Amino acid sequence: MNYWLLKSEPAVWSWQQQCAAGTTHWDGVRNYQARNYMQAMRLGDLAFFYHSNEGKEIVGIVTLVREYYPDPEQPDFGMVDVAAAQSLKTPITLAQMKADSRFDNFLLLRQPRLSVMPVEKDVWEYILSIAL
DNA sequence: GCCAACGTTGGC
DNA sequence: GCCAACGTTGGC
Repeated sequence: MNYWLLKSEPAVWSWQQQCAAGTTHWDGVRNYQARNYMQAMRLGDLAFFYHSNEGKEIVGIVTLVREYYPDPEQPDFGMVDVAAAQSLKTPITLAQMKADSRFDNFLLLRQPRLSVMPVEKDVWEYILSIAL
Protein backbone atom coordinates (compact mmCIF):
# COMPACT_ATOMS: atom_id res chain seq x y z
CA MET A 1 0.00 0.00 0.00
CA ASN A 2 1.31 3.38 -1.02
CA TYR A 3 0.18 6.84 -0.04
CA TRP A 4 -0.12 9.91 -2.23
CA LEU A 5 -1.32 13.47 -2.35
CA LEU A 6 -3.39 14.97 -5.17
CA LYS A 7 -3.84 18.69 -5.59
CA SER A 8 -6.91 20.37 -6.91
CA GLU A 9 -8.00 23.96 -7.07
CA PRO A 10 -11.41 24.01 -5.44
CA ALA A 11 -12.60 26.60 -7.96
CA VAL A 12 -11.97 23.96 -10.64
CA TRP A 13 -12.72 20.73 -8.80
CA SER A 14 -13.50 20.71 -5.09
CA TRP A 15 -13.66 18.00 -2.47
CA GLN A 16 -17.40 18.63 -2.24
CA GLN A 17 -17.74 17.89 -5.94
CA GLN A 18 -15.58 14.81 -5.56
CA CYS A 19 -17.80 13.50 -2.77
CA ALA A 20 -20.94 14.17 -4.78
CA ALA A 21 -19.49 12.50 -7.87
CA GLY A 22 -18.03 9.45 -6.12
CA THR A 23 -15.67 7.91 -8.68
CA THR A 24 -14.01 10.19 -11.24
CA HIS A 25 -11.13 10.35 -13.69
CA TRP A 26 -8.10 12.16 -12.35
CA ASP A 27 -6.88 13.69 -15.59
CA GLY A 28 -5.34 16.87 -16.89
CA VAL A 29 -1.91 16.24 -15.39
CA ARG A 30 0.66 17.64 -17.83
CA ASN A 31 3.83 17.28 -15.88
CA TYR A 32 6.12 14.31 -16.32
CA GLN A 33 7.11 13.93 -12.71
CA ALA A 34 3.49 14.00 -11.61
CA ARG A 35 2.61 11.55 -14.37
CA ASN A 36 5.33 9.16 -13.27
CA TYR A 37 3.91 9.13 -9.78
CA MET A 38 0.44 8.44 -11.19
CA GLN A 39 1.85 5.48 -13.09
CA ALA A 40 3.20 4.09 -9.84
CA MET A 41 -0.21 4.14 -8.15
CA ARG A 42 -1.78 0.77 -7.49
CA LEU A 43 -5.35 -0.34 -6.86
CA GLY A 44 -6.30 0.34 -3.29
CA ASP A 45 -3.66 2.99 -2.70
CA LEU A 46 -4.88 6.01 -0.77
CA ALA A 47 -4.34 9.68 -1.51
CA PHE A 48 -4.94 12.90 0.32
CA PHE A 49 -7.08 15.45 -1.52
CA TYR A 50 -5.49 18.88 -1.16
CA HIS A 51 -7.15 22.19 -1.97
CA SER A 52 -4.60 24.48 -3.61
CA ASN A 53 -4.94 28.24 -4.05
CA GLU A 54 -8.08 28.53 -1.98
CA GLY A 55 -8.17 26.76 1.32
CA LYS A 56 -4.63 25.42 1.10
CA GLU A 57 -5.50 22.43 3.21
CA ILE A 58 -5.84 18.68 3.06
CA VAL A 59 -9.55 17.99 3.18
CA GLY A 60 -10.16 14.34 2.33
CA ILE A 61 -8.96 10.93 1.24
CA VAL A 62 -9.55 9.13 -2.06
CA THR A 63 -8.96 5.50 -3.03
CA LEU A 64 -7.40 4.41 -6.29
CA VAL A 65 -9.97 2.35 -8.18
CA ARG A 66 -8.32 2.17 -11.60
CA GLU A 67 -4.62 2.25 -12.37
CA TYR A 68 -3.02 4.55 -14.91
CA TYR A 69 -4.28 4.43 -18.47
CA PRO A 70 -3.50 6.74 -21.39
CA ASP A 71 -5.53 9.71 -22.50
CA PRO A 72 -6.52 8.97 -26.12
CA GLU A 73 -6.20 12.64 -26.98
CA GLN A 74 -2.82 13.06 -25.29
CA PRO A 75 -0.96 9.74 -25.52
CA ASP A 76 2.01 11.00 -23.51
CA PHE A 77 -0.24 11.59 -20.57
CA GLY A 78 -3.01 9.67 -18.92
CA MET A 79 -5.21 9.40 -15.90
CA VAL A 80 -6.23 7.25 -12.98
CA ASP A 81 -9.68 6.81 -11.47
CA VAL A 82 -10.26 7.70 -7.85
CA ALA A 83 -13.21 7.43 -5.49
CA ALA A 84 -13.93 9.66 -2.52
CA ALA A 85 -13.30 7.61 0.61
CA GLN A 86 -13.41 9.83 3.66
CA SER A 87 -13.50 13.46 4.73
CA LEU A 88 -11.06 14.70 7.33
CA LYS A 89 -12.80 15.84 10.50
CA THR A 90 -10.14 18.50 10.85
CA PRO A 91 -8.61 19.74 7.61
CA ILE A 92 -4.85 20.15 7.87
CA THR A 93 -3.70 23.51 6.61
CA LEU A 94 -0.52 24.33 4.78
CA ALA A 95 0.36 26.87 7.47
CA GLN A 96 -0.01 24.18 10.12
CA MET A 97 2.31 21.83 8.22
CA LYS A 98 4.87 24.58 7.67
CA ALA A 99 4.92 25.25 11.38
CA ASP A 100 5.46 21.59 12.33
CA SER A 101 8.96 20.19 11.93
CA ARG A 102 7.55 16.72 11.27
CA PHE A 103 6.75 18.03 7.79
CA ASP A 104 10.24 19.34 7.04
CA ASN A 105 10.80 16.71 4.36
CA PHE A 106 7.27 16.71 2.98
CA LEU A 107 7.30 17.20 -0.78
CA LEU A 108 4.28 19.47 -0.51
CA LEU A 109 6.58 21.97 1.16
CA ARG A 110 9.74 21.07 -0.74
CA GLN A 111 8.27 21.12 -4.23
CA PRO A 112 5.29 23.41 -4.02
CA ARG A 113 4.33 23.19 -7.70
CA LEU A 114 4.12 19.43 -7.99
CA SER A 115 0.49 18.33 -8.29
CA VAL A 116 0.84 14.60 -7.64
CA MET A 117 3.30 13.34 -5.06
CA PRO A 118 4.05 10.44 -2.74
CA VAL A 119 3.48 10.75 1.01
CA GLU A 120 5.71 8.89 3.45
CA LYS A 121 3.89 6.41 5.64
CA ASP A 122 4.86 8.15 8.87
CA VAL A 123 3.66 11.50 7.54
CA TRP A 124 0.44 9.87 6.35
CA GLU A 125 -0.19 8.35 9.74
CA TYR A 126 0.70 11.51 11.58
CA ILE A 127 -1.77 13.51 9.51
CA LEU A 128 -4.48 10.94 10.16
CA SER A 129 -3.74 11.05 13.86
CA ILE A 130 -4.42 14.79 14.03
CA ALA A 131 -7.12 15.00 11.35
CA LEU A 132 -9.56 12.24 12.21
C1' DG B 1 23.27 20.23 -25.74
C1' DC B 2 23.00 24.84 -23.84
C1' DC B 3 20.41 28.51 -22.36
C1' DA B 4 17.21 32.44 -22.81
C1' DA B 5 12.45 33.23 -23.19
C1' DC B 6 8.19 32.03 -21.92
C1' DG B 7 4.20 29.89 -19.56
C1' DT B 8 2.15 27.89 -15.49
C1' DT B 9 1.49 26.96 -10.70
C1' DG B 10 0.36 28.35 -6.43
C1' DG B 11 1.49 30.99 -2.15
C1' DC B 12 1.06 35.45 -0.42
C1' DG C 1 -2.85 40.89 -8.57
C1' DC C 2 1.90 40.01 -7.95
C1' DC C 3 5.78 37.33 -8.16
C1' DA C 4 9.05 33.37 -7.22
C1' DA C 5 9.93 28.82 -8.59
C1' DC C 6 10.45 25.93 -12.04
C1' DG C 7 9.25 23.15 -16.15
C1' DT C 8 9.10 23.48 -21.18
C1' DT C 9 10.18 25.24 -25.70
C1' DG C 10 12.92 26.62 -29.36
C1' DG C 11 16.93 29.01 -31.45
C1' DC C 12 21.59 28.45 -32.01
